[in-house]
Amino acid sequence: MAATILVVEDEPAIQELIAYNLRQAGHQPLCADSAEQALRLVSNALPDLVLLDWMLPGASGIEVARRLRGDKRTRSIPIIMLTARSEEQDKLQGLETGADDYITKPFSPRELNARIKAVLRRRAPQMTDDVVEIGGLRVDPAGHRVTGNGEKIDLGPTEFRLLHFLLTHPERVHSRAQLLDNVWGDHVFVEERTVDVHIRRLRKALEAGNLDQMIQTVRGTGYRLSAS
Amino acid sequence: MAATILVVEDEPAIQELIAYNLRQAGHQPLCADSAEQALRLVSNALPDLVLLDWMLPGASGIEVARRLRGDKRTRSIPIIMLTARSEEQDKLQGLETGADDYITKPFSPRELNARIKAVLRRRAPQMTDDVVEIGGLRVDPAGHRVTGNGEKIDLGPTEFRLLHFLLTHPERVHSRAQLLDNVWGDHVFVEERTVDVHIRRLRKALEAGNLDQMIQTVRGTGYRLSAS
DNA sequence: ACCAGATGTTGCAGATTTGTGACATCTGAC
DNA sequence: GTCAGATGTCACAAATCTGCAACATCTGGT
Repeated sequence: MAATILVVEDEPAIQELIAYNLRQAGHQPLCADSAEQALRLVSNALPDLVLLDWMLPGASGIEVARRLRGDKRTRSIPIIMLTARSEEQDKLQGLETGADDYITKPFSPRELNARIKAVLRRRAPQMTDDVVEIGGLRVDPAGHRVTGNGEKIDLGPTEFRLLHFLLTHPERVHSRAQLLDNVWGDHVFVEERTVDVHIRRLRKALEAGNLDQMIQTVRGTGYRLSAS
Repeated sequence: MAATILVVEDEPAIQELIAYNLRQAGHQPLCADSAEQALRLVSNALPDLVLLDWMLPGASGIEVARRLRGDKRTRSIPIIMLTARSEEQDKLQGLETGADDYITKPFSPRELNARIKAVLRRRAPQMTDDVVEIGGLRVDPAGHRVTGNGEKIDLGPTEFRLLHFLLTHPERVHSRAQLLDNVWGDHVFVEERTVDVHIRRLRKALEAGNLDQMIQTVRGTGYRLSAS
């Protein structure tokens, strides 16, 4: 669960306090004390999560969030905003702008860690570049490679994303709508039956290693990837 | 845990915010911005839960709750009311009127989800995706799997829902009408005797592990699932 | 033992869901 | 512009689910 976490906070004391706690928890903090610096750091290397103070000088916390959400490259980075207790209003606006959660100052390290963990768990699974392997089926997102029992498997882009999603969420049924949301993306207008076709193509590609039976149909519900 | 959730809220921004979060959590939001629209939607199709703003124009939030509680068809739908921090009074009145819980604006997605889950678990256990196990019979809603003493059991969609409902409401008798309401859904016109047939199919599937005796007939009343 | 009502069991036709191949369109590389 | 690969959609076949009715069996009361 070691994550790179960008801390955007103008108050040096609080920034250092947070960084210390993150290091304690095994994370890798990156610190910025302004919106500009934050965006520069992000353009260099994508963090896994952003802790964003809402009350930066110039009220630019909101702007940072908006920019992160506006760019396709950074859209899916989870954001937790830090707010003072009095800024009740901002919470709504913040959540609206796309923050995943908020946390009210002052907060305990325990609380901070719990929220980080939860947000990462909710958002992360198929976002990481970790190699995933289940029952001889192996996907390497970084290298965009798939092998079945060591044999190379060729997949088209969509089949690749589909398999990757299924592998990172195994042993549970996904409806066609859920698959469309997670593999094709939100707000995409595509027939549900199209999922069937790509499942078919995926199974066909997996036939080589007799792994096609890992993709199971659950009649009336959807599809499931299972080790057995 | 995919539930249909009716959101009754006149403020468009908040309504959209809530809907977004519900979708994120895998639910299916239905939105209404007035008491009238809410009641109309409910008469169409029963939601699994209602998020109800207490301060609708005309203070009709209370009225909506009263109507929902007054109609037999909607009486058991869980209601969570949304209140502003200052409206302390209303909380009491709301809980009195039959709300299952309240949540104070502004609230975090985390908090909202936690409450929804808690209320659903209390009022409609079969809506959650928790694994249920009684006397060696085990149902995993997320994976859509059933095992009896470790052995895999195959069920059709209806038998699956039926067993899931019985497992989440064990040790009590359900009339055929209740089973039709809860497993088939209301607004469905089906002979009561059809329940018998599906009970039969369920028992047959459970015979493998000698678990069919867990489904018991209560003559003149209905059926019951018991640890035997 | 007999009866009436309740429940168990079965086969089936119609409805629904899914698998599959074919085809039209789109996209980016050259 | 052309081409190859990728993608979405459709139509038809195959698989399966469902509700029902008909008949069999059971239960409790008399």
